[in-house]
Amino acid sequence: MSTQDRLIESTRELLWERGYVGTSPKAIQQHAGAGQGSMYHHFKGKPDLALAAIRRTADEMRATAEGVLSTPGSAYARIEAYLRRERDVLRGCPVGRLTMDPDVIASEELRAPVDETLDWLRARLAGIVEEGREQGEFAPSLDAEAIAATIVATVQGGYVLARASGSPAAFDAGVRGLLSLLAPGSTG
Amino acid sequence: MSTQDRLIESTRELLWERGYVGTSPKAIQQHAGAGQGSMYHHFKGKPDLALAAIRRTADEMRATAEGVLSTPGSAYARIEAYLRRERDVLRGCPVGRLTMDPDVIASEELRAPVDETLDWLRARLAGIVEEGREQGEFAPSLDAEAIAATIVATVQGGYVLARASGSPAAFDAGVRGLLSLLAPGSTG
DNA sequence: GTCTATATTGTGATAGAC
DNA sequence: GTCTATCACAATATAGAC
Repeated sequence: MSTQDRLIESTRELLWERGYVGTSPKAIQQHAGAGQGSMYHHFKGKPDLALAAIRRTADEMRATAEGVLSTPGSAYARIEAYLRRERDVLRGCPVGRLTMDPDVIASEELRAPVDETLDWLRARLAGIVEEGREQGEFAPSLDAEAIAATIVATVQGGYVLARASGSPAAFDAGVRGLLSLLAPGSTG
Repeated sequence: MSTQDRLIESTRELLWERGYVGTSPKAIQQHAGAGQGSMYHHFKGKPDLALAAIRRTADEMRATAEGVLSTPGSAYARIEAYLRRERDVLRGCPVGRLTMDPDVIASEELRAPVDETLDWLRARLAGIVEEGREQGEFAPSLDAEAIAATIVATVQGGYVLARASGSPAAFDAGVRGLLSLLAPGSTG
């Protein structure tokens, strides 16, 4: 792995762990085993390096989600697979956590990949929900876009509950509750 | 308002805006119009002051939620009132956002009020859901604890989606989706 | 209780040698 | 491409005068 790559990977790790504000160039360099000079040779500065790291993390998250959502099966089954997929719950979402970073939100450039990824996920889920609705799997009255937002929010909020309590249990409970409400033939 | 109080209130504002890692003692002092000496006279340091601020914010959040949840009406109506209550959506949840702060999560003392508040909220909502279930408002098969976790997660995750997109629309969509799934007599 | 002075370490970056 | 030196400023305090 090139020094440039190690810098990006180290930044991804630290952004996930400590966020943008809590991650210093020095910490990145030490984690990557690179000197100041290397970092500033390959990147204009902290925001530039962070942008490369965020883009890579966002791409990876999208690919992972697509991998689960594009499996064969009913709409409900695919949504369940997405919700129950293995996760490092206590670490939280490497993309979603950036929304709590004031400097990321203040920067159009840094916020863009975060916004685009979550927006893509919502749209992808909305399509699946809509498919399920058309197939008679869900009630005809159901609003696919709204349900998709609920699904993504339950996951993102599940991380919050899990991290607050120091246990993945609350995340799992939130997912279980949502699935019980979505279950075909369920009355709540 | 005493200097001590101004320090706490300033810390609350800054913790909400920038988180623990992003908030410096100097910024707090300037916001409060107090000198270094005052701050270190009233508080042992940044963690001590942050603890006072977090406790106050947590207490306030609990009181606000209880105010909405203790109104008369059906279980569904109270849950809807909670979900639709006026919020400064783009600012996010002043308690929930702290779960993304590495230094808060790393400290038993600082995490405790966050955990207790979200845990109280889940339990309070679970009680209301259970009431609704017993009254025949919801399906008998419904798991009150799980649904409560879903409700809190939808709110916390709604903030994430809203901040990512720079608009409250996604928060509102998530809430709408959840309410449509919970609606008495709904089939989804 | 509040103020100013001082100290140590970290942050984020530039300059220029190798 | 990588390294070390250097820099101005911020973070987080302590000390002691007032």
